[in-house]
This record gives sequence, structure tokens and C-alpha cells, in this order.
Amino acid sequence: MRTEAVEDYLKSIYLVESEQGEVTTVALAARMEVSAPSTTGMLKKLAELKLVKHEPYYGVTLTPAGRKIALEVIRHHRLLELYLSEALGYSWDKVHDEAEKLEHHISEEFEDKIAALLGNPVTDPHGDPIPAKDGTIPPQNTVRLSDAVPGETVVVSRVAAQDSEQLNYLGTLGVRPNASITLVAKAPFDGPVQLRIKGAEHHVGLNLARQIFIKRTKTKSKAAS
Amino acid sequence: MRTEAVEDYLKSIYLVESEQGEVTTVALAARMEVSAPSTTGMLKKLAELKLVKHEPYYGVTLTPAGRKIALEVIRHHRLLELYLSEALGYSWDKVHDEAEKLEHHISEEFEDKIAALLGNPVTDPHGDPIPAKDGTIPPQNTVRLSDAVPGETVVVSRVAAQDSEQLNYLGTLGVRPNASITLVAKAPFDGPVQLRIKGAEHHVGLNLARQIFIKRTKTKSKAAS
DNA sequence: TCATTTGTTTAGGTATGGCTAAATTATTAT
DNA sequence: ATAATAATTTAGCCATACCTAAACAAATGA
Repeated sequence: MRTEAVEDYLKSIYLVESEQGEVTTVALAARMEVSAPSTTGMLKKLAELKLVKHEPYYGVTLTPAGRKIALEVIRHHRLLELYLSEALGYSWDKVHDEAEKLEHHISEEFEDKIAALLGNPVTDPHGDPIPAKDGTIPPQNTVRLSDAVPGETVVVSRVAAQDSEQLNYLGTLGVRPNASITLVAKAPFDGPVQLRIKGAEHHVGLNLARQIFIKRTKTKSKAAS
Repeated sequence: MRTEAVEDYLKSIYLVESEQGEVTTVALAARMEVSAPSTTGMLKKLAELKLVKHEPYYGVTLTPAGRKIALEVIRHHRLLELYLSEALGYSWDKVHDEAEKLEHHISEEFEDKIAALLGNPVTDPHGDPIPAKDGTIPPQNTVRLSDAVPGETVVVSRVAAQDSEQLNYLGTLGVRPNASITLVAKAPFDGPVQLRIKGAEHHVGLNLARQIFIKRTKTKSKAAS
């Protein structure tokens, strides 16, 4: 059965795999905010449903059927985030929680209607790619702001911070997708980074900077040679 | 706990009471599409939560707390119906099912935003009144089309048909809130009614006609005397 | 190598919200 | 008034999805 819990686990498996490369029981349990035994139990169930392959004591991987569901849910989530932002005027630090609840309950008609209204968008308000209906995902090809070089001017591609307060803070700094940022300096010993955004300078902690993904201004390395 | 099931039961209790005056276990079970014992079980639970008063073997009534929740859910439902219709272009025979799922999952912020966007409306696409946030409901003061007098020209106030196909059919006839209808004739022996809508005549079965609520064209009986 | 730590699973239990079958209460008809 | 019928509740059971405590497996360090 495709219950809400099943959808949530599949989505989390997909996301943990994207971020960490492998999906352990504990990592999944942490993401789901659930105990490890609960996760084991659900993994057994998902394996019976042929939605994941579960090698006990090793990791989990999604089957094609499982990946399909995960991507559908993620598509719902990100379309909803954008819709809430564009059509209802939600601030970008509020869209996640609302989308998290609605993603399991909208029909395909609803999905199609908001996608059409939004002009079949490919990214959500945080810059996360929206999977297409056929399961394709636009490639990212981005780098963490923390890995940029001082002096470099870059364009924000994605803000991966989850926390509402962090997002709100970054929003006030002007850090949002498509914003242009100059990395002025990086303090040593994993210190903060110094940014210039629209003329104003800010110091941002490394953990936050790592959550900001950027595109280098194009034809840099090649053209400069 | 305010679970989805709790909300659904409270809503159904409210609606059955509006329509039938009293709420029996069997009527409620039928409305919920659930067995009678399941209903008994839930009523016990709702009584413990102080949301209903349940006299075993007699009926159920909502407490103020229960009525408050019921009205909140109904407000969500009807606001969503109107929003789906107005903002997303849903046809009126599709809005119910979608709203039925979403009504439990939207936040108060979502509710407020769509209400504001719609201009704080007082009726949904079927003409059902939308409870205000304070629990007030605009008075109805309507009559069934089946009770109108031949020759009378009336305005449709509410179309209470639930079924998608019935709604779709009535839509094609032009029977929708605010439409003007002349009752041409009523066949005897509970036969169909003959209607004129925008010049075209139609014969509508009595059961369907009973689902159409109308307002008499104003100052009729008084002004005529 | 062996012991400890860490990760994972098993065992056993809880709450929610359904179900059927059987018992009970109320209503209706004779 | 009593018997039959209809409505309602009780008893006992199922699935989902969570939990803690305990057992077990794998990785790590002495």
C-alpha cells in the first residue's frame, strides 16, 4: 500500500542517497525523526513491496518502482513550494512545512494545474530542481560557496538550508537563487566567509556557507587560460 | 487528539444534523461509509474527548468544542472548493473530492491567504455557505425547487447534489447558483419537473429537483397583496 | 586476537481506526 | 402483551506505524 509513511520513507531514502551517497538505517531514522527499529521495520515492509532492496546490516537502495514514487513526491513538494511562494505570497522560509503536509494529498490534476500555471518550472524557491513527470531531473553542476575562491563573483544556485530561521536570515542578506555574490575573503581555520552582496558586506559562518550552492560565472577557467 | 478521522466524524455529525435534524449511529455510519460498530467506537472516543454528547441507544450531539472543529473543517472544505474553482479552473463537479482530501492538511495561514485572495467569500461553487472564522454561518432561507409553484421564476441558490455526474449534468443545463429558472410544470404522481432555463426547456427528475435549492424572486407574496 | 563500541535487528508492546459476529436494547406489528 | 424486526453496542480480531529494551553483528582499538 502506498501510505503516507511509505511515501515519506521513499522520499527520504532518495534524498539521503543524493546527499550522502549511501543510506544506512541510522541515517534514515535520523532523517525521518524516528527510532532505528521503526526504520528497520519499515524497510522490511518496503522490501516486500519491491520498492527498495534491503541487505540487512548493509544499506538500502530504491528499486525503479520506489524511485518513481520518491520522485513523484518530491515533484509534488517542490511544485507546491513554488506555488505557495508565487501564487499565495508565502515567504520562502514558510513554504517547506506547508508543502510537506500537502505533498501527499494533492491529485495528479492539481499537480498538473499548478505546474501549468507556473509555466512548468524546473526549480523551487530554494533552487532545488523539480523532477519532471517522466522522472528526469535537470542536472545541477554546482559548487558550495564555501569552496569558492576569494575574489570570485558567483551566482547563487541553491540554498540548501532547511531551518526556517536560517532561511529567513539568508533572505535578509539577499542570498537567494540568482543573486550575485562576491566572495571577498575566507577566514582561516574554518572561519567565516566574507561576502559582498549588492554592495553590502557580510560575514557568514562556514556551516551556513556550505549550505549555499553556487554556479561559477561562466567561461572562467577555460576563457582565462 | 485531533486526528483526520476525528475531524471527519465531527464534520459528518454536523452535516447529518443539519440535513436530518438528528444523528443516529446508522446514519452517521452510512455518511462515513463505515460499519456501525466502528461508528460506535468513535463516538465513545469523541465523547471522552468532550467533543460530542453521546447517549447510548439515542443520538449524538456536538458540544461547542466539537462544533467549532466541525465548522473549521467545513470552512476549509468550502474555501478550498471555491479556490480550486476560481484559481485553478476546476469544474464544479471535481472540486469536492480534491477539497475532501486537502481540508485536513492546510494550515491556518493557507486558509487565511486563500480567503483573502477570494475576497472573504460567503458561498462555495455549489452555493453552500462558508462558515466564517468565528463560526457564524450566513443564513440560507431557501426552498427546494421541487416545492416551487408552476409558473414561478426563481433564482438558484444552492445545488446540493453530491455526485459528480449529477453536477456535471446540471451544469450543462445551466443549473448553477444565481441562475434564473422558470418552473414551467410539475408532472403529477411525483413526476419530473419541467424547467425553462435561458429559453431552453428541460425535464428533470424529482430527486434531482429536490437537490436544487432556490430563492423566490423577492417581494412576491408581500408585494402582491 | 579479543574486547569494546557502534550499528542494526528482533522481541514485545501501544494507540488508532477499521472489521465481522454476536449480544443487547428499542421499536413495531400482531 | 408478546413476538419479530431494526438499531445499537460489545467482544474479539486485523493492519499500520510507532516505541523501548534486549540481542546480535560489524567495525575498531588495545
